[in-house]
Amino acid sequence: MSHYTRDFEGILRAAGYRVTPQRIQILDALCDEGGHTSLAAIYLRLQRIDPTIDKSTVYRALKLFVTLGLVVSADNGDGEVYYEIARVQPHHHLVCRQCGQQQEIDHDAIQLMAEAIYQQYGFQVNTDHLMLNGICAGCRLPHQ
Amino acid sequence: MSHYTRDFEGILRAAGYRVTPQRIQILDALCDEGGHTSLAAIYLRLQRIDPTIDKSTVYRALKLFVTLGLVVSADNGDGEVYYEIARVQPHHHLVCRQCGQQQEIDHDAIQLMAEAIYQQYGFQVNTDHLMLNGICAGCRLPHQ
DNA sequence: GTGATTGTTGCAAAAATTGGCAATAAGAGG
DNA sequence: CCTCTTATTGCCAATTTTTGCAACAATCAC
Ligand SMILES: [Mn+2]
Ligand SMILES: [Mn+2]
Ligand SMILES: [Zn+2]
Ligand SMILES: [Zn+2]
Repeated sequence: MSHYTRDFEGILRAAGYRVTPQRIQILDALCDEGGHTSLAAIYLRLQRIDPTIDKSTVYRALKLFVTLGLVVSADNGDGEVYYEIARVQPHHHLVCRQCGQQQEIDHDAIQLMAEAIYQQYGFQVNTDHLMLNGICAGCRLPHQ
Repeated sequence: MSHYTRDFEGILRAAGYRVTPQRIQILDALCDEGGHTSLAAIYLRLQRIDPTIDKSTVYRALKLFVTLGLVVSADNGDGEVYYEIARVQPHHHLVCRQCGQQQEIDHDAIQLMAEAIYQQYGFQVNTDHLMLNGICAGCRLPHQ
């Protein structure tokens, strides 16, 4: 509860939702883990703190947080969905089709695309957390 | 089997997979539906043609097709995953956060981004089927 | 603080998705 | 056409995710 970068409780209340210990603990878990965290990992961690918390509560909380924009989700393609506290400045990822390596990129990198789409379609792209597939520099060049 | 734009059977065989009536029927269903089609819709359709086909077969076939690039998948955010025959020229979608409307855009629209990322990171973006969130023209301007 | 209101939780059941496995059948070779 | 190999299927069970609902508790008004 000390490491929040935003007023999560205020956002929840402003949207008509209640601040419960379960939700706080889930946000705490996400903050502590830092990077991409699976639901299973969050649940496992909560088990130690409070074994009465139910898995369905975690499912529901994560879904709510994503809807409210407090959390972003990611689907690597490896079947598991990951969650992460939404930063003030969004970021995205490059995922190599060959080696699977992931690389984080800044939101700026997609601004050109957003502008081009706005010009052409009048649509204001405002994407949270893209996973862009492709071939990384290492895999593109044959290792000689 | 007549409306295929690509030699699906050849691609399957070349990759060491077999061409089975189940896989053919699933591809047929995707071709006929045309747009984004859910697994449930495909399964329902197959039921009428051949009630012995199992749902797990559909799951496995769709996963395989996506891996081979014959089919692209999409996650609107509404919880259901959609599938669609991969076209020769990829396309993407703009999804309005407000009204939920979807708009198709051409692959060209993201080429600028791909180039920028290549310049900056050496990563060759080669994305199939993006779902870009944002605000559509209709929702951005107050309806007067 | 007390009580009323109503969003939230844990539980259990339902539904969706995945995985193991023996029977089947596609594809290759003769 | 027949035989062999082995990928694939349907079936079933395991696992994961969603949903309905009564008990609970966060919030608000007083
Ligand atoms: Mn991320
Ligand atoms: Mn599409
Ligand atoms: Zn790579
Ligand atoms: Zn809209």
